[in-house]
Amino acid sequence: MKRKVTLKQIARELDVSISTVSKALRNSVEISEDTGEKVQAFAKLYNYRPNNIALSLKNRKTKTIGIIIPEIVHHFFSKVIRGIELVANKRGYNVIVGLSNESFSKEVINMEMLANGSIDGFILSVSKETLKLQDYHHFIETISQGMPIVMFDRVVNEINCDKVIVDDLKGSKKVVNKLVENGCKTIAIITTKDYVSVGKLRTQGYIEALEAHNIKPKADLILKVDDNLVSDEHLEVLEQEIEFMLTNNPKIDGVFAVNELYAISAMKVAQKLKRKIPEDIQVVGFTDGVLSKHASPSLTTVSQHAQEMGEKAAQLLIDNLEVEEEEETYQTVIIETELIERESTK
Amino acid sequence: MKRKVTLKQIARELDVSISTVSKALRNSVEISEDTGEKVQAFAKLYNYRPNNIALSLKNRKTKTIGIIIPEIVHHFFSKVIRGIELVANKRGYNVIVGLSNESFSKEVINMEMLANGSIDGFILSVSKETLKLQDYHHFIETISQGMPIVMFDRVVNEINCDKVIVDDLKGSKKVVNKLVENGCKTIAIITTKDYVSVGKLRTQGYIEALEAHNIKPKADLILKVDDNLVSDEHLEVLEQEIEFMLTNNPKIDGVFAVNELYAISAMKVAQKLKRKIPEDIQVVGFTDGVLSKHASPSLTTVSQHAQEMGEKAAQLLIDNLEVEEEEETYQTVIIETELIERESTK
DNA sequence: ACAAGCAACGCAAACGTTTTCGTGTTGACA
DNA sequence: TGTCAACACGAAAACGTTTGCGTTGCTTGT
Repeated sequence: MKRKVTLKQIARELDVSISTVSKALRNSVEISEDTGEKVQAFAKLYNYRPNNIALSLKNRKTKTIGIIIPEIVHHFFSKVIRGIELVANKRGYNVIVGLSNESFSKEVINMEMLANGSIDGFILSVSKETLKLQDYHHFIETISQGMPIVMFDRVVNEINCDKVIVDDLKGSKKVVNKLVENGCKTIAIITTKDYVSVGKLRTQGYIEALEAHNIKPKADLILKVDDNLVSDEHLEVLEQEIEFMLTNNPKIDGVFAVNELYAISAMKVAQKLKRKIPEDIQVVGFTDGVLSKHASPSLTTVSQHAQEMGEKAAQLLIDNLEVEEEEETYQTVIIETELIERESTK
Repeated sequence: MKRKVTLKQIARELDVSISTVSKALRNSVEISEDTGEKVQAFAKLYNYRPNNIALSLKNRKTKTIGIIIPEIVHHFFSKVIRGIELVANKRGYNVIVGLSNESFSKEVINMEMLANGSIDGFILSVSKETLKLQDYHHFIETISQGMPIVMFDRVVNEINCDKVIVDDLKGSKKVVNKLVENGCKTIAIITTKDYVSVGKLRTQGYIEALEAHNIKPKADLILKVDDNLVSDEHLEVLEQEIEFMLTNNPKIDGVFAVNELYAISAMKVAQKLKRKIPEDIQVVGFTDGVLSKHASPSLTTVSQHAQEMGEKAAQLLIDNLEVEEEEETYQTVIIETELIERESTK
């Protein structure tokens, strides 16, 4: 087992100084052609590669960006990661991921673990628990130490940093408009509790769009599901709640679900109740994942362009990292949504 | 913006030496109670945290493990990552991910990028292109430099390292046995080309299981799909091929698909051909993802226990990293598969 | 009173780089 | 022959830690 070769070893072997080797490898003019070639040849022979850690220490930058997300087994988040990795790699950066698992303390611990020199900046999506507790000290502290943060999707307005979000409001309106266009008279929404910012915004978009069409939103048609229902175990409870709403409001002919799982569940319940999709009920989801595409009928849904979000977030962060003067001006990039029409709508 | 405080700054501020500060913080007996408390208080006040990079350089270990996978937008792989991250975090390690995107060169580049000191060891699943080219020099080189590798799922036998695999052969036999038990007489398989090791093994298991039941495997019933068809664009081609097989072999009453997408496609085609599932045709997949659970009918499938694979891989790697004597003995851990019965079988 | 011993601290090396500056050797030129 | 520039290279600091060992100053015992 041959350990990695260092400058020192090359220097000793060739009977020159470390600095000479270093300069020779970087083609410094200070080095004679003779020694230059000798060193280069030797280095190539022993497959010399500079030690990243030493470089990081010296340059005080790691060329690594940290990602903190609530969950990785999730189409949206993994697609964002793919986007981040894509541009990060292209620009010579590595990506290190931490999972908060929607937990506040894991989010804090993970950030502290990475903030001590391991990375140059964060890209993150805030965990639900953090949103609920509204405790943002770890973000504030990180930023105040000079480490930039880019938030995506689930952001917190109080924090001053770059953000990449989807236009949830507009996206929701597109959905409602589409359903109204398609002749729906009674449109229900299946959404989350309000502290999840995106859920709140989508609900708001739904309400505003209805009002724009002179339809009065009815509380009966707004189903706010408890969050832990997203986890698969509570699927039955979710379906029961949906069934309750559908049977109690038989006139519902359009359903807007703020995520894929809710939409799929809605379709399942509707089919169980012998309502035909899209003839009797039209269903639209949010987030374009595998489920939407391969469900039967396939689901009309709002694409958030997750990969693009990741790419944009990485661009923002790296641009910020590589600019000389620290400008204290942050931007919020809005990624346009797109309504992908499939079989669950007319 | 207050930069991160270092030992040197504390030392200067308190008018003691750097070593005194360091020792005080580590509760060395060499330090008087007095200075000890003073330093600790100051450190806490300024929220001192040792710089990870400096520690890595000194200790020559980074407490970080590198993951290289072909694709992250994939239920199986993301679940493996979750497993890795779980035990890695528990044992004080971070996780840095690189995506090969099924490309040989990206796999090589990513590994080289990480191998220069950034990580202590690799956990990886080999890209398809690498398997096809059979060029394993980057693995060999990495290992020979003393950096341990754990391969999972898509492994290469020629390389001597720890491995975590699923018992594809046995898993496939379970499927065929189940279908035979359920009364199937003509069982088809939808699989990949042979160079994908897992595809090959599953095909082999299918054949062996059939023969064990005195059923002669027929070439007509073995559909080897070209790999790029897994990408969603070529979905139609995939469905055409399946339809071709199903119509040309109307007696098919059982289908074994080696991945989720193939299984879903098979169900879609079957339903289009007016065959009832599971009455006319029973379908079983491999890999327990979201699609299987939420398809209609929901899909009977073989669970690979992806998260467990990740956990096991991380354990192997970290155990290897933290053992004193480098033993040159590698193990291959086999994760048991489990047949999850749902609505697509009787 | 003086050596020994101990408590408390500082020095310096080490990890692997890069880079600034200093230094020695040449050669040319006056 | 003496001066100076150019050339080629080495020494050392720096990044932030940890740690073995040397060095103080003081207390203790005889």
